[in-house]
Amino acid sequence: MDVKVNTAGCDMGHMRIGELAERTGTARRLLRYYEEQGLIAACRAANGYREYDERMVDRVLQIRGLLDAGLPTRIIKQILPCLDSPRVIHFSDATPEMIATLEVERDRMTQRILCLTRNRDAIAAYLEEVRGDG
Amino acid sequence: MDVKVNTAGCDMGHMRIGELAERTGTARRLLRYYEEQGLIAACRAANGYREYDERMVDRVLQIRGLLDAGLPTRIIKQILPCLDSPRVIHFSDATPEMIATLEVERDRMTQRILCLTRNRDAIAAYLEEVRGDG
DNA sequence: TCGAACGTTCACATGGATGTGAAGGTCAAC
DNA sequence: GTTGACCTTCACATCCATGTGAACGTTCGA
Repeated sequence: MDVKVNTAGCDMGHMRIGELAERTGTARRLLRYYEEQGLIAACRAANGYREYDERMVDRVLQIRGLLDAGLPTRIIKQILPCLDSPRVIHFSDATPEMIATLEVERDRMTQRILCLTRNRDAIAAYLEEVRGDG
Repeated sequence: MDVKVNTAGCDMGHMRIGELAERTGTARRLLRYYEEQGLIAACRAANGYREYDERMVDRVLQIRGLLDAGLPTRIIKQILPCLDSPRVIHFSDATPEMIATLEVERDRMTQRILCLTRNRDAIAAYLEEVRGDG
């Protein structure tokens, strides 16, 4: 039985950090930083180079989205496992503290969405007015 | 004709920084910081104390919301004038660069809203699953 | 009139996400 | 076998929102 995939994303693709950086629009430096923070993992080739598989692209994009949404890495680290697909695997992670964290974060995100929406709509309305009779 | 309100929020209320801090849940230090960054203004009493009127409470809350939504102060500073009510006063500010900035920012906010919504929904879905058969 | 609670400015510290550069190893191509 | 593009680690720099504290003036009530 041959190994195909593991959480580090080894053994399948042979994407190195440069390609991942390019495909995600993320500086190499940051990919290493995310790894250091435990958000992503990479296994190493014989020469020490990091190797990633395809799935990492989406994962990095998701991380960037969450960072951009204002979540700190330590929170992202906590919630990422729950967002993985297939999701079924990860039920074991669902400790009560974890669930509490998720609920808090979900509500914070909802608040943020409301605030952002409100303000964006205000900006949009302003722009329409200006375009109208500016 | 007596002066009632100006952009600095003078002459009406006699709220000082401590009360504003308490009512907005914002550290005094930060209120001074926002002033330093040009997000809010205050006029001074004879003794040098900052004075604010009621409107500042909402304004500060709005600023905090935007900060929390991930906008940096320098952007907030640009978009705040457009969000003031009554809005009509501010048409003079509508330079082309300003409009461009606003359009960019509006679109960025829309992106953020989408990303946030997607991730929040994923979290919510996970929570539902866990609550269901965890 | 004294002290507590508030205000002021100045200035340095911190933490998180990044930028940047040095010093060096690996590898493919010419 | 040397060049150039890639990788490695290490480490210091930057930006921004905050924390914190010193040193000092003001207000107010006991």
